[in-house]
Amino acid sequence: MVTIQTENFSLEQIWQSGQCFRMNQTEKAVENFPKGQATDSGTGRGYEIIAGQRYLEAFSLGSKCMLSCNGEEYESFWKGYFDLENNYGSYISCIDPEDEYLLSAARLGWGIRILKQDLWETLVSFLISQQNNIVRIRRCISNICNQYGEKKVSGRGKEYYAFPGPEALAGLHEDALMECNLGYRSKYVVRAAKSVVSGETDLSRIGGMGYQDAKAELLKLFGVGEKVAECICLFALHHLEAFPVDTHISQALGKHYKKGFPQKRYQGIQGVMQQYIFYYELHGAREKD
DNA sequence: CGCCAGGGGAGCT
DNA sequence: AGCTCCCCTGGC
Repeated sequence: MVTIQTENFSLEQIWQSGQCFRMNQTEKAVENFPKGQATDSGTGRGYEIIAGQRYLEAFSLGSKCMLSCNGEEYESFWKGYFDLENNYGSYISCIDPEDEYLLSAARLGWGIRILKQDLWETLVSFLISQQNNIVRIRRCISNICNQYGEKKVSGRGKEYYAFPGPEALAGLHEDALMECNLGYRSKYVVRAAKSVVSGETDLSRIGGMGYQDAKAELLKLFGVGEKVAECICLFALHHLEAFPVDTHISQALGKHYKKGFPQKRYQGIQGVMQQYIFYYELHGAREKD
């Protein structure tokens, strides 16, 4: 068990930000944490997170957060996964003091982090995300993992399914994943798996590329367009200059940035701002048009 | 049952 | 760049 105390970190906000489709709120996790502490915080909630082969239970309590891993796992993996090395307060302080909208967005989403997720997993997740809603995306991914992922048991005895690697999906018929509820997106995922296994797409090479090159490489994949490529760059490769524009962001930009979003002012950290805006649009107070 | 939207993308012009 | 048309599932 590791207890961390970090500013600008909120599991709830990260969960709601929808970058990770294998993070869930859970009641069970609460039982695993010290009694008393778990219940007195109104915001206290447990989460379970599956990342690649790993499983983590996490519980936040005020400014503290408890993680069901040991110090070594925390230092070598989860610290980086949650991007706890970076100071998001400094990103927020970059915001134009005259930009009331963005200030409000950051005020609401103060605890969001840009996760550093596995590239393959993120690629598949966002291939599935197109023309799809978050609840169903979660179910799709859960189905794929249950069917094709390796069954594992956590140190605390919890069973879970790891995310299947590309080799586990490459042999499938293009429509095989319709059983997992992917619909027409099935062939995107299977083709991507084939491409990776054949060596046509080299994920580790893409992982070493800069933003522009990585994006260009991802765009070659069938089913990957502008928006999905940006999401992968941001949520897996941690290129913070990536700025995914989906329908929500597009609407928000039209409403609040008629002259366009000030990309130059936020050069290199646009992705962080995008997340504040996205979160604000989905979970913030709605205003009239 | 029909209709339509859900964090796009491909394939045209 | 801006259009169609496309695909599937779930909710109404």
